[in-house]
Amino acid sequence: MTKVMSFNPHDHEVCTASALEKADAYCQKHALKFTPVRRQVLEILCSDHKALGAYEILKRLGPLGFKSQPPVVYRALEFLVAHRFVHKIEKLNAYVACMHHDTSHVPAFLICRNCETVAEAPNKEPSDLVAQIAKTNAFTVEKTVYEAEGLCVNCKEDMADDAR
Amino acid sequence: MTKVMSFNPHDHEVCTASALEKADAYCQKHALKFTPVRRQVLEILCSDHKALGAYEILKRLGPLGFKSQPPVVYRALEFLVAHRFVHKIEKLNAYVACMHHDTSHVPAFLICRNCETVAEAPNKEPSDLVAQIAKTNAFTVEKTVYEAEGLCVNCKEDMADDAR
DNA sequence: TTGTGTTATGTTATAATATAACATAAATGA
DNA sequence: TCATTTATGTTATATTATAACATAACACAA
Repeated sequence: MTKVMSFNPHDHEVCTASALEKADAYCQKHALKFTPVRRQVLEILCSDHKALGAYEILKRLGPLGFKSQPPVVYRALEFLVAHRFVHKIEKLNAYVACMHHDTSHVPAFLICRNCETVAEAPNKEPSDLVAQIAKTNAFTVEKTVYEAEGLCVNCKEDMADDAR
Repeated sequence: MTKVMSFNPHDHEVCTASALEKADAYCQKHALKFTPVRRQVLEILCSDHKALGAYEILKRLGPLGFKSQPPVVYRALEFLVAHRFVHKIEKLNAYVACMHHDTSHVPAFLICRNCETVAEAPNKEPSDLVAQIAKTNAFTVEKTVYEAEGLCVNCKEDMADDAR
């Protein structure tokens, strides 16, 4: 079973560069316009494995010379979510860069309530149980939200240290 | 595999009465105060298997003689959610009455995007895959959100009819 | 290369969801 | 009875998201 990047030390520059590169390539291939705002929003979201709210992103766009009215960021997010470069974390009303854009996947997230890091689980299948219940009830599943909130290793260790 | 009530015809009076009765009993047993507002909010949510927004609930409280400022309903919802009489549907920022209060369960929902009916799946276990990923990453899961959006049988049939 | 449709952005205003902060009242229990 | 806690009342405001309409850039056929 794979370890997720988010909770483990890794060269983050690489992981940002790769996400942007992949988005570039994908947009080229599918004749999508990866405009400056869209690119910049994705870059901001890539800057850390945290979920950012729309208004936080908006704040960061300003200094970079972008116009900062809400629709600007919501439109960019709409594009990025539609093409799966970004996922919305419903529980937080916030957004994270997708870590598995190349592979088809059922998005599922582990959210640390302490450090707010969000890890996207490399989840290929929907939950058996829910899939079966949907089938029994002739319910057609179109989208799923799977979010688990809790404590990541690092925060657990920090808390143990503090207790001493 | 069980069929969920929500998408199937059933005596809804019974299902409301039973939910209220169970809540009554549970509160008595655990020395919780099932005050008039709390009861009324639960009753409103029981009135149908749909998720209602806080402000929709607020609107319905008014005519019943309750003071209708947002904190009133948010506090009642906080109580009801804390004690699991009600679940929040994060995807919709809305609330539904719990259908399985007596049995311990991992809440999971099927949400019809057409008729907005929400069915709570009788789901006992968290998803194997996510549980395993959490374990591998030493992540402690405290809460989970599982929401599947799609089309229920009834709406699918209606659409097929319309197409004729 | 000009016109025409389409897609993206700019801008103002406002809708919808949620909470902070402080006051009063009701219930609980030494 | 008094002190403490828990619940409710009330005002104001924070946060998240979208409607609606204007302009610009782009794509591509005539």
